[in-house]
This record gives sequence, structure tokens and C-alpha cells, in this order.
Amino acid sequence: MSPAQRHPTMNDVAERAGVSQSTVSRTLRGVASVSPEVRARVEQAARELNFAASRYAASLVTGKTGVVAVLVPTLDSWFMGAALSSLGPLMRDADMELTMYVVPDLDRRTAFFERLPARRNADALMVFCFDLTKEETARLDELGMPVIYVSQHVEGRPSVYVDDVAGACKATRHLINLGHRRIAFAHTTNARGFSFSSRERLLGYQQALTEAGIPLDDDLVVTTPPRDKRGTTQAVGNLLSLREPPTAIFAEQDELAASLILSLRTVQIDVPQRISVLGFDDQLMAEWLDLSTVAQSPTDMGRKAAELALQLINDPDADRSRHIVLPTHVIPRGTTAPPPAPQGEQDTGGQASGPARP
Amino acid sequence: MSPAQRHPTMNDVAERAGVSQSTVSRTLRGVASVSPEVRARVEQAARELNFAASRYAASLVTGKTGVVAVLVPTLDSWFMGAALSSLGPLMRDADMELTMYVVPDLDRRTAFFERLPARRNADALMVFCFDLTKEETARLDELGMPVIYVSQHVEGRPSVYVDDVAGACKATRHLINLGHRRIAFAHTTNARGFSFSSRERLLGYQQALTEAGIPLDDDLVVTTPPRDKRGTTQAVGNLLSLREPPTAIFAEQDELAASLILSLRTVQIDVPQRISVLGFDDQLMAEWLDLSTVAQSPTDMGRKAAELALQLINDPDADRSRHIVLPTHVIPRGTTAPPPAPQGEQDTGGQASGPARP
DNA sequence: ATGAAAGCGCTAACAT
DNA sequence: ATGTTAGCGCTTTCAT
Repeated sequence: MSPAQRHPTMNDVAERAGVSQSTVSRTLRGVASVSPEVRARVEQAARELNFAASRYAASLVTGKTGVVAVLVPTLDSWFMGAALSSLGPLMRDADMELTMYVVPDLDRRTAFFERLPARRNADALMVFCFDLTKEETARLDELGMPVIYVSQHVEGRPSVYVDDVAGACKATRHLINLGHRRIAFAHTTNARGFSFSSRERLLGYQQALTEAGIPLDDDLVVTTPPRDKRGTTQAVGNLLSLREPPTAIFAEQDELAASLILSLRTVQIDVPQRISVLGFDDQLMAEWLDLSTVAQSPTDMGRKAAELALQLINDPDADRSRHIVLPTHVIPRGTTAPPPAPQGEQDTGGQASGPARP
Repeated sequence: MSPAQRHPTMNDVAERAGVSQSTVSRTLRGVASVSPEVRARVEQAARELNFAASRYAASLVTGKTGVVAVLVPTLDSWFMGAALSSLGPLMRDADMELTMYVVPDLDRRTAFFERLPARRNADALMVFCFDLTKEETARLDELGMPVIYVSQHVEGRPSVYVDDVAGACKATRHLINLGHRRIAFAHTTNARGFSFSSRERLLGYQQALTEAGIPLDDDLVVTTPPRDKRGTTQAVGNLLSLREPPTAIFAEQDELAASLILSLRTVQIDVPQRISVLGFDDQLMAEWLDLSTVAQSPTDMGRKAAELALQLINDPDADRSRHIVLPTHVIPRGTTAPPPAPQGEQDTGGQASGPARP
């Protein structure tokens, strides 16, 4: 009602409780050496005045801010939502505030690294999902606080991530083991530097192919803007118009996989009978669509990141280059199957090296 | 490298630049009355020392924190992700920090309202998507800062929301206009108090039916836990086993609509030929699935909320009970169609009042 | 166990 | 245009 009402201070509480301000401070911070009677009086007074201590005044003295800063490219994704929904409450439980820097474009990214607004105003910074340049990493090193890299790994810095390379490799092997030889890789074109995992997954895909002696073919690697129906359709078009089209597509994300499947079904190409599709993430939609995919757990990632951050904040001697690698799991569902028998040759056993041609 | 390095202070900068600390303060805050030469020297010194001012020390003096607190039930949803991805950068542009309170369960909710950790540590609070009790609202009134309610409306308090009632009403009318009379409403069982819109949408649905003279039927209102495949299947089962099953289902969210469609198609019930399905949200998946739905824009909501918050912070005389209502739009796509001709009576024109029975 | 006093790093009067 | 000074609301010695 009265917008200009001043917040009560510790002095107000002290006065009301008939004690010194130091005693109020001690009481409210739970210091042991306060007699029960005094403690009760102080707590009562604080309650009556609806008193809350200013973190800012405290942090001025202690040098700790009680804040963890989080740098994210966006919040509008399955991964970020899940990771932060697990991280947030854990921070709250540790009585830490979470301040969020949402940096969706290059301009704001530049501004962030120029000013480093978190500097001096947080006890640690968690950087999510960025593909940082050497300069940016170096800049963060000067921040004067622990920086935890999440969903990416940076040499010699604390990092929490899933092994995207291994996950993608396992995924591709699954397709190879089913008999596929023409396997496409579909990924989204993120603005440069905004996606770490995408690149890693491509590496894993290539590794599995090489391992199996299947030559890499750039025509099988297609790209589309994120969440763009038309882009997906075009990518599908590119694959379907190859001389030797793929019998399987490994999509870097479930979302993209879903879009690909819809696009394929539009032109009556059955999944998985004609083309197998495999995703990455195992988000909710994967179960709905019965989509084969590679599972990762952003929830675990958020938790591990929270634990690591708290440890680095509280223990100056903690290992500052620890990497925590989380596992991935191939989840075979209904969108992957062996490739169709080669065209024109019914029942041809053995040699499963792509559709025969005239 | 040296974790214990002290941050430089304004005094350090002042000394290095050979000016007083006030001048440093003035320079860095962009106060006009600083001569260009001095300004240059100070900026140089600040850069050399990698100096950043402490917001905390400043806010101690100014009484402003430069922080907007955000209370959210979760970040793991399309709506929250989109809304905060729009809100976050705008706050950044206004040089405001965003601190996030993620309160996913009742325990943490209770704890939040008990301690009100935002108190004294933010200039405004934005509350998202909660269905608050009178007591909780009253508690927030005592917070001593503007509280903006987003995606919900609270009498006499600044609020930003879409008109869920009207949206749901329009949606239901669309189905009625197509000829449907047996229209189900499907909603998710959120933990009590964690969803405002769900309730409102039910109201809109009921309003449209009443308006059209169609009697309400509790059997047509089904419920399922969020994101629960089994729950959805069960809800579908309940509807399909009615004496007079619905010819259309209005789902309170796209996500639920999608799940319903998959469940229906599993048992070969064609959508929309046999049953129409209509969602609410118009999130990305709606376009993919060609889902008819009611569009709302969390992006706009985030923007409006940001603007309102900044206004209330900066202008003490601003209207503190302003409601901003955003529009909804019915987006007819491929999952709604007229109901099938009554069973057993081919080509029966006119009277479209549900399937005929023996 | 409690109180007095100093000071954290800034901003905002007030001087000049 | 710049410097001086007095706090902002806490925590933390240091006394008692």
C-alpha cells in the first residue's frame, strides 16, 4: 500500500528486542552463543517487524554474494528447461540465489563478455551450452570466481557434460548393426558458437562410420535452421534426391528427428520400413512418437553442476579442473529397423550395401 | 589462477587515475559533469585494473537493487521457456539482473512464502502461473516492492495474462459451429495451486456450451497427470467407453492434445474423421502435427511483463492495479472437422445431435 | 553472552 | 568540474 515504506533494519529489531544490533545479527545467523531467552525475544521482534536482512549489506562485509550466476543461450529448449528446473531448487536449498543471463544473440553475447556483469556480483558462474572462443574462455578466467562449464567441456576447467561423441557413435553403430550403410546425419544450424554438442555429435557419427569402414559422404550430412518446417522439408528433399539415398537418418536432436519423420510420412515414406530415424535426447516426445533415440539426462546434469558449483565455492582447495562426464544410452524404439531389401532384388540375402541400381 | 585475489575497488581506480573516488564513481555512472580528459584517464585505469563496480555496495546507498525477482513453478515447460527467453534479454537491456526462484513443489512453496527471500533483495517480483491463495497474495502485498502477476490475474494487482476464458470459449464455439454437440474437455491434474489457466479454460468451455444450450456433462471432463502416457490413455478410455462418446475433445494444452491424438490413432480412431481434437497454446508441435489450437504468445507476455515491471519500478505513481490482457486466436488446422454422420444413418442431413443409438 | 566500534565499497550531498 | 564527507545495513573484531 505505502510504496515508500522503508524496510526495517537490524537496528529496528535490536531496539524493539532491547538488545544490541550485533546480537540481532548473531541470532539471525544462528550463531550458537546467544542465550535462549534473548534469541526468542529477537526472533519475535524480527517477526513482528517482518524483518529480512539485506544480502547486499552482508555481502559487502563478508565478500560472499550468495549468488550463482548462470549464462544461457536461451531458456526455450527442452534441455535448458529440464537442467535449470533441477538446478534451481537445489540452489534454493543451499540458500543460494540464481541470477540468469539470457544471451540469445551475438550482440548480447558480445556485450556480456565485454562488461561481464556477473563480475563482483556472484560467487560462481555456470556457463551452459556455449561453444566459447579462446578469448571468451580467457576472459572468464579473469572473472575471479569459479566458472563451471555445463554441457560442454573446456580443457582444464571444471566441466559437466555428456559424452556426445560416444553417444552419437553408439547411435550410429546401432544403425550400422541393423544393416544400414547409407546413414545420414541431420543437424541444425545454430548461430555460430551457440552449440557445442551438435559438433561433437557429428564427430561421433563420423567415428562410427570410419570404424565400420564406411566412407564418409558429405552429401549425407544435411543441415536445417532450428524449428523450421520448411528447412526440414528441404533437408529431406536433399537426401531423397541423392543418387543413392540414405536408408537411415541420425538426427542430432529429437525435435529434429520428429520433424523429419513428419516430413517423410507426408510423402508416404514409411518410418522405419523405408527409412529409419534415430534421435538424440530422449525427451518426452520421443516416447510419444515411439522414437528410437539416445538418452541423456539434463536433470542429472543440473544436479551435478549444482553440486560442483557449491563445492568450488565453499572449498578453495577443490580441484578446479574436474570433469564430470555423464553417460548416454541408446534407446531402441519403433523408428529404427533393418534397411529394406535392395530394390529390384527380392530376397537378396547377404550383401546389404545399399539399393542396387541398373 | 590466484583464487584469493581481491577485486579492485573504486579507490584503486581513483589512485591509479590520480583523481578522487567520487570522480571515478561519476565517470563510471556516466554523469555528465566530468571533463573528457579525466573521463579518459579514469576509464583507462578501470580497464587496466579490470575493475567492475559492486552492485551491492551501490544498492546499499541507493536503495535500488537493480534486480527483478521471478517466481516460477518450473522452467520445464514450453510456456515458461518462451516467456523467460523474451523477458530475460529485455531485462538485460535495461541493465537489470534477473534472479530466479524455482518452486516446483509444496514444501519449497511454503518455504518461499515463509521467508520471502526476494524481500529486500529485489526491486520487483514477477510471479508466474501460480494459483495463489488469499494468504499468499496478502503476504506478497507486504513485500514492499511491486509484484507483477503473470499468466494469471489477481484483483487490484498488476497482472499480465491472456484471456483464457475467452480463448477456451472461442475454441469450444469453433467445435460447436462445426456441428459438434458431444464435446469433451481434457485437462491435466496439476498439483493444487500450481495452475491458474487450466481452471479458467474449463470455465470458458462451460460457458460456450451453456451459451449454445448444450447441457454440461461431467463425464465429458477428463483429467490426467501431466506428461503421463498411461494417464492419457486412461482418459481416452473413459471417453470412448461412455454410452454416448464425444465427437470432439478440447484439450487444455497442445501437449495433452498431441498425446490424445496419438492415443486415439493407436486404436485406429481417425482424427479428425471420427473425433476432432483441439489444443491450446499453439506451440511448435501444433504446427508439426497440423493441430487445430488456440494461439497465445508467451513471448508477448514476457515482453509486456518486462515493460510493466520496469514501469512500476521507475515510476512510483504508476497505476498499481493495471491489467494487461493479451488476445488469443483460434487456429483451425487439420485436427478439427465436422462430426461424422450419425451411426447407422448414412447421409442423414440436418440434425447433428450425436450418434443415433438403437 | 553481549555490546561498542570499525569498516566493507560505494553514492550523494555539500563544498570549492 | 572535482574533492570531501557522511552514511547505507550489515559482519566482525575486540572489549567486557
